[in-house]
Amino acid sequence: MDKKSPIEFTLADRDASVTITQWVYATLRHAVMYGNILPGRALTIRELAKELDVSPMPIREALRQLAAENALEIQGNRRVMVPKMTAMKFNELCHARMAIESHAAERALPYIDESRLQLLQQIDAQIDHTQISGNHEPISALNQEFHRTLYNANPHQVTLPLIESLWLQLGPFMKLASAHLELSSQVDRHTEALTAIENRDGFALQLAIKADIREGFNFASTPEALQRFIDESNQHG
Amino acid sequence: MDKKSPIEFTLADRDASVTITQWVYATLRHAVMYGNILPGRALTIRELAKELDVSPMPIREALRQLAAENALEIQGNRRVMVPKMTAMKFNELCHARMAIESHAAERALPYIDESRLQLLQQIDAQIDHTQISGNHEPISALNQEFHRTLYNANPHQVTLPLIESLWLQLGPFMKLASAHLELSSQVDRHTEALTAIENRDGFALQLAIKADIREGFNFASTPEALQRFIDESNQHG
DNA sequence: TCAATATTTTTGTGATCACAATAATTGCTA
DNA sequence: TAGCAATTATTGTGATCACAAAAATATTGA
Repeated sequence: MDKKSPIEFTLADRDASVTITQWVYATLRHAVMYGNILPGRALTIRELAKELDVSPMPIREALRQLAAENALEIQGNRRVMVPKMTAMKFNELCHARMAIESHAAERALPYIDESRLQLLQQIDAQIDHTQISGNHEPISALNQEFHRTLYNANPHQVTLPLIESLWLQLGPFMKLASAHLELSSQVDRHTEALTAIENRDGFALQLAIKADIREGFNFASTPEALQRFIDESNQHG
Repeated sequence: MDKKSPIEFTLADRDASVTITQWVYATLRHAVMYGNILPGRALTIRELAKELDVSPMPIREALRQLAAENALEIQGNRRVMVPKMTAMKFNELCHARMAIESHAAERALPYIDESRLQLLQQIDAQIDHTQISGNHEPISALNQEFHRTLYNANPHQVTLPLIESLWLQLGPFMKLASAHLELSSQVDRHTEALTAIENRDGFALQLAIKADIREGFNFASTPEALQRFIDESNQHG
């Protein structure tokens, strides 16, 4: 009866102060960010409404919001789906991350005080601790928290929403990647970043951030290998 | 009766293939981009619905979409408004534009062929021709078209939506700025960019783009002067 | 005269329905 | 049996309504 691949939703219970639309948005966003919806998967309003046990209206609003963030794609026929990845697009997203996040890090540096540095060190330690488990989602979430905490030190910061948009676009694919491939032996670039912060060295911080981002992506040795892997994963979906 | 400042909408007639929501979105977006809604102006669904002569539903969807792009701000009390500018935020937006757009330009360079170069030269000529009129909107629109045409040369381009988000955030303020201040004597950085493209010089292209962006913003000689001007314009709204 | 309270109005949210367009299915023909 | 046409089911869009929360206004007190 149901030919569509099921979606694993993490259903947090809804606080009374949060609107249904906001809750639906957070739920769908989480599913996209951590790759619980396969690329190419078509999403219909009524299906999601039944699945999340809400009326179609909040679904509509949340889908439109996510589409505006480039997390979802509205096709010509007005259908909504998780965008498919291509090798070239992946490459662009990776380089965009490096350019924007290194910039955000440098801009945040002057605002990082002792307490925030400790916070960053704490998150880094947590990542090391979790690394052993090998689960994609918690590691990815902690990694994001590290970057977010860094960029957010700048109280006038304007790039984080743009960065989150890039994360959302990479999310579904990274889940597939982490499932099919061994993570490359991680040199801990976060430590390098923390050292650069302590030294108030903006340039070194930029390099560390760029290296950190690049390392998350060099599981595919060559562009051709990457393309082969993408083709494979697109077939599965 | 009506205490709110009026909004000047440019009402294009709606093509049958375009949904009402899309048309409303385009109309509101245009108004924000070219500063026809004052920062701090509260927008209500019913007011806009009456103004644009549509039902509340398409307005809701368009507002949510624009809020997701950071063009509008949803406050805690669920009211929607055009965000107010601060000197620090303005500075951040300016530097974000320089970082992201110079990156986008460099990434586009390998894809710029002869026909696109001609297109860019054509737009540049149009800008020179329009410069005399002094009207904010057409110059700003042409300037955007120049940048868009440049970045879009890259067929795998992923940063333009992020760049447009920054433009949207600067739009309302730039209108105010252009109304109150003489535009600084423009050195034509577009010509420098075009020369860099002809020479296939990515670094020079980055410098030209950064200079072009910076020049649009250095009407306020000092940060303090900028802050004074912002405070003034916030009072008017 | 002005602050605090009570009332009225306006607002966003969410539910439901109608409708045209799209997609899926069925039935028919060669 | 495979390709095509007709039919049916499903979908997004947009309109309308009810309701509680919020804002604006009116009223009361000193």
